[in-house]
Amino acid sequence: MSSVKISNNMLERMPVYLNYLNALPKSITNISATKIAKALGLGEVSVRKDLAKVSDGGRCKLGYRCEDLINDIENFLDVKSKINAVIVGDGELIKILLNYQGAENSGLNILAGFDSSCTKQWNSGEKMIYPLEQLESFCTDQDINIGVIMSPIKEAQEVCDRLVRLGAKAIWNFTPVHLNVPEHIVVQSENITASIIKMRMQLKEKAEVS
Amino acid sequence: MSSVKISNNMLERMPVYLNYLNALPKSITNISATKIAKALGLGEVSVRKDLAKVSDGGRCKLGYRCEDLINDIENFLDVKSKINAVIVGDGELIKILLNYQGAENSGLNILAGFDSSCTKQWNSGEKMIYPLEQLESFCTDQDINIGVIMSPIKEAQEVCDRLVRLGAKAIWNFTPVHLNVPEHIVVQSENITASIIKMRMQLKEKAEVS
DNA sequence: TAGATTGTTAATCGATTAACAATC
DNA sequence: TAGATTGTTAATCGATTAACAATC
Repeated sequence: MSSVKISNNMLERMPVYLNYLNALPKSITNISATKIAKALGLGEVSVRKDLAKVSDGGRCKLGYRCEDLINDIENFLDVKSKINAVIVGDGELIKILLNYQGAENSGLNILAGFDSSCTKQWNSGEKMIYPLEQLESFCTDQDINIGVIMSPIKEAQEVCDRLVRLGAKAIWNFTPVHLNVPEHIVVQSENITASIIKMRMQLKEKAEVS
Repeated sequence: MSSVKISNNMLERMPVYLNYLNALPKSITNISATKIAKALGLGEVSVRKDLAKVSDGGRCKLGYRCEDLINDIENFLDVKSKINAVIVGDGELIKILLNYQGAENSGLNILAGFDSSCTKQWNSGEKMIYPLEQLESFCTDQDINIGVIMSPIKEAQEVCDRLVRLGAKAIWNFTPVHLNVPEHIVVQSENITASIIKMRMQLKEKAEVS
C-alpha cells in the first residue's frame, strides 16, 4: 500500500509545509489549508489537494490539527526510518554536511566522510573523515544506501562508479558533472550554477517589466 | 529584444548543456542535439527545441558547431555580465561559497561575507569576511543585487529584511525558512531537506517495483 | 538519391486553477 | 441559517512527446 501517486512538485512542497508547521507557536493547535497557502504564497487548492493526499484529518470549519498534520506528513515522507550515507569529497565541504542537522531530521544517517586529499583520519565534530583509500574497506561492513559526491569534477565519475560498486542505490551529486550510472540507480543532482542563472533571469524579467 | 519566452525547466537545462559542451574534448568540433540528448539522458526533441530557442547555428547533417553553441548559450544566459552579491551567515559556509569557482563563472560577483558570530574581519582565501554589524556600512558604498542568506534559522528573516533594505533585488536563501519579502523581490530557495526526501521517495518507488 | 539531421505542427500528458457540492 | 472550510469534478494551461516536412 502507501502507493498514492505523487508528483515531484508536490513532493517538494511537503517539506516546506512540514517546516512551516513545526515553526508555528505551540499556542496554535489548528490550521487550515487556506492559511498555509497564504503564509507560503502557494495556491489554496494546491495546498488542499496536497494535504488531502497525505492526511484525512481535515475538518470543515476547523482545518487540521497541527500535531496530527505534522505526524501525517512525517509518516507519508517516512522520515523516521533512517537510511545510511557516506560522503566523498573535500574535507571542509564534507564537514558541513556531516554536521548538518537537517540531514538527520530527514532520515539521512551519514556514517562518515572520505577525502581524497587527506592521509590521516580525523574527527570533524561527531563524525569521522577518512582518506579516500579507505572507502572500500569501510563500506564492505556497512549497508550503504546513498553516496554523496562533493569531489572535484575530474574525480566525480570515478567516485560515482566506486560508490555504485559498493552498493549505493542513490547518488547525491553536488558536482556539475552529468554522472553515468546503471539504470536502477537514482541520481539527484544539485546545480548551484542553475540556481544562480535562474535568479539572474528572473531579475532580468522584472527589470524589463518596470 | 531577447524576449524569447523560456520555461523554468528549460532554463535549468541550459547550464547542463553548457557544462557538457565545455567538457567535450577539443577534437570534437560539431555536435548534434541527438547526441547531447543521449549523453545527458534527455528527450531528443526537448533538446532540439531548447537549442533552437537560443541558437540558429543548427545545420542539417552536421548539427551545431560546439564553439558557436557554447557562445550562443552563454549569450542567452548573459553570464558575462557580472552582478554583485554579499553573503550573510556562518563563516565556514560563507568561505566555501566565496571561493566557489562556479559562482564566478555564472556571473555572480561575490563581494564579501558577513558572519554574525565573528568580531574581527578575516581573509578567507581571496575575499574578506566581516562582522555582521558592518553589513550596512559596507553595502551603502556598493550596488548590491543579490543577498545570500546562510544564517541560522532564527536570524534568517531579519537578515533578509536588512538585505532588502540595502537594495538587494534578489535573495538566495539557503535556510529552510520561508522568507517574506516585498512583491518585487525575487527569492530563490535551496532546499536540502527536499532533496533528501526526493531521493528517498525515488528509492522507495524503485524498491516497490522490484 | 538516401540518410542524418533540423525545426515545426499537432497530440498527449500532467499539473494547476476554477467552480461547486458537502459538511460542520 | 450563514460562513468557513474541506474535498471533488471539470476547465485551463503549459510542457513534453510524436509525427512530419524541410534541408544539406
